[in-house]
Amino acid sequence: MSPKTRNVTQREIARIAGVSQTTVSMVLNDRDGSNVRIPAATRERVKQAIEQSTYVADPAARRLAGLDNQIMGVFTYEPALSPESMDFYGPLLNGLERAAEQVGCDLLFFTSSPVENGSRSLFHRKTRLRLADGCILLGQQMDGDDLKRLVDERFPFVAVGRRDETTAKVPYVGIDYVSLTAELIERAVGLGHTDALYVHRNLHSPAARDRMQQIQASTASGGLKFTLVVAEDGDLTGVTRAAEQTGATAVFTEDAFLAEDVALVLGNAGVEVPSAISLTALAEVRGHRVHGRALSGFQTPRLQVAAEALSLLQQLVTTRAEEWDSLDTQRLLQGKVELGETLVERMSAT
Amino acid sequence: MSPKTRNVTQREIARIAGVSQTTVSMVLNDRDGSNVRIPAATRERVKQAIEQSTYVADPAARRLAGLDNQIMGVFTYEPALSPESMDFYGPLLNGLERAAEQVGCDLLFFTSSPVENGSRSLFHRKTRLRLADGCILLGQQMDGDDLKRLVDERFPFVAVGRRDETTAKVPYVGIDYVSLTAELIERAVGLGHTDALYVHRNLHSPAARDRMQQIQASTASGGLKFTLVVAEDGDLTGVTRAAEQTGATAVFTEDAFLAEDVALVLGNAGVEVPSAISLTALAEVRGHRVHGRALSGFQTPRLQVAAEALSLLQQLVTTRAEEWDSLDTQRLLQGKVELGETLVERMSAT
DNA sequence: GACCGATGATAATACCTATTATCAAAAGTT
DNA sequence: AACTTTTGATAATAGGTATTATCATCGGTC
Repeated sequence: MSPKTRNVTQREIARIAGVSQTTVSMVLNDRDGSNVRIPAATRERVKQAIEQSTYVADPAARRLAGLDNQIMGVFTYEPALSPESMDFYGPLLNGLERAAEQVGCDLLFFTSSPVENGSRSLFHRKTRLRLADGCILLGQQMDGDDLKRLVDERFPFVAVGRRDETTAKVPYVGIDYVSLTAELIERAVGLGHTDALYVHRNLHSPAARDRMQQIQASTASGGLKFTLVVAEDGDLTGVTRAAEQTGATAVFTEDAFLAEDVALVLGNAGVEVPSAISLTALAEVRGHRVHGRALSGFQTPRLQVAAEALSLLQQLVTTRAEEWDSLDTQRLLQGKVELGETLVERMSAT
Repeated sequence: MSPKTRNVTQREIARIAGVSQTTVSMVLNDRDGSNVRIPAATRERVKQAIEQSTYVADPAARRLAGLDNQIMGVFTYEPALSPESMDFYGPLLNGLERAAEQVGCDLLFFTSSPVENGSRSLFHRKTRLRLADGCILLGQQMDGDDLKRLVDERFPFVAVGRRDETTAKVPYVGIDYVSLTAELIERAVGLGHTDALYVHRNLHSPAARDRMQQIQASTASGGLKFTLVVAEDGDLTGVTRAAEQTGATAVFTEDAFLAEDVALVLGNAGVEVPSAISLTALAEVRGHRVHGRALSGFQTPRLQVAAEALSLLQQLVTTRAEEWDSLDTQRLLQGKVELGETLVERMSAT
């Protein structure tokens, strides 16, 4: 049990200033109306007493009284602060921290959530979710049930990454992968490519679907013709074979790491990247290089995504739930195509 | 204002199970004694009702009632999640996250603290400090007044990094830089060095003092003779000059970045590292290389430091303040010397 | 001088959980 | 039968803040 050192309370201030606890509360919140009036003199006296003391409002009591606390929860479906996840979470967390400092709110990381069948669960018997005014959800693999329950309970939250649950309108801030993917395919066509591979992880997130959809749309409309290759457990043996069979001159991958792996496999098979086969990731590529060349792909504004998510969350928190519909709660931010050096003109001859 | 969606409370459960709120609380906490007794039948009925519902205890109410909540505060004197600070904070945060997950507690980052004259302030009018059971303090430049006030108020906290305030006994978990520094100097002596430079940032943290003390002890006792060089605002012009004047054959620096900078400056002046001058950092060197060689220095167990800090904090939280004295609240962990490749045998001739 | 509006301040209450004190009924004792 | 003990459960309260309802007083008005 916590030792409980007694702290300065409004009651204490009231005693010193010779007023009631109610008056102290009123002064602190600058309340003044027809029903409650406090003359400047009294007001000043109370403020003095507060100034002299080390009084700070007890957040728990505020919360219990139904007020906001400027505390935002952060829930990640995987550990967020490990070196491995830094590549993905790093910019997001950085953006969150900066935005939080800006608007003056604290961040409560729900690190305690027990891991059940692979991913953390948001709702459990001892969840401290309610201590936060709202919550940011991060992670590749969100749980649809969690999202639905949050919506049902009218708990303010924002998912990072596009969501398309049909059971509930989930607030999110994501990146527009559709137009980015389309644009990169366009570029490849412009560079003379006609056949390509798409190496993916067979994920089911909306962002993954977005990319896949564009891939298939391109194939169907006679743009760039794609052949799909699933990378299972890092097994990329299929890539070389598929490239030979289809005569593909470009490989698109779902993320930058996959691209690096593919480059390795192709290199081992004697296929040079990018002179023989172009390589492009449909994801953030900053800092990724293959054979010393900057990888082609996207630049995604993840810092802004985080900031925007926190901003939206604050809007939700300060808006009555009935009026949430009038807010723009589903936002897509535009990224930029990073040309890089691994998507190049198609070899002239075969 | 927060929308305040009504949640399932003990009262609600009580109504369903046809008992009083008190009984529900008793069942939840497995209370049973001479004063309060609940037969298995009733107990079961209540548990059923809870199981059926989505009840979770309101952490704010728990807190207000003086109970612990398994929430630990994390306070950093500088932004912790930015790419620049990751080198220092990264392993600590990673260790914290892992330990927190282990013991089942959440982490509240006080990102809101306004920046006053350079560093964040822990105590301000709207601090949410009290929401946490205890607090971990991170940062190079801690504020002595903050520490004193925490001790005075009997608020459970642990500083990461050795502290030596005389005004209060500050609980900390740090790394033993004294013996590490001594050992590295010993090595240098063993490799034939007699004169060296110590390039430092003129910091005043206890860890900085520890190193400096060993430097001076060595000089005084006729071991390795050091000349001090202060690196101000990255101005390292003094290093080359000092090396020439003193005939130093080894340079020690306060941290790895400083070592990299020194290597650059020496290189520009035509002095080869390490063949002409050995280079050693009195700090963590993992991942740092100069001229392709692994930098000599320390390996510090920062993951363990974080885990140990959280563990100590939990002990403090669960122990009555009067008995804190009986705990081992000041802990130093041992690091390892990383020989590296930049501290080498002294040139035979001059 | 009786009524009225305005003024300054407070008592009471809600929020939710944990604990302490209290109570009614049943069971056991002499 | 009168008394005590045990059993099962609850009322009351603390904890700190914000809000609503209430109250006492004063100055003015006819």
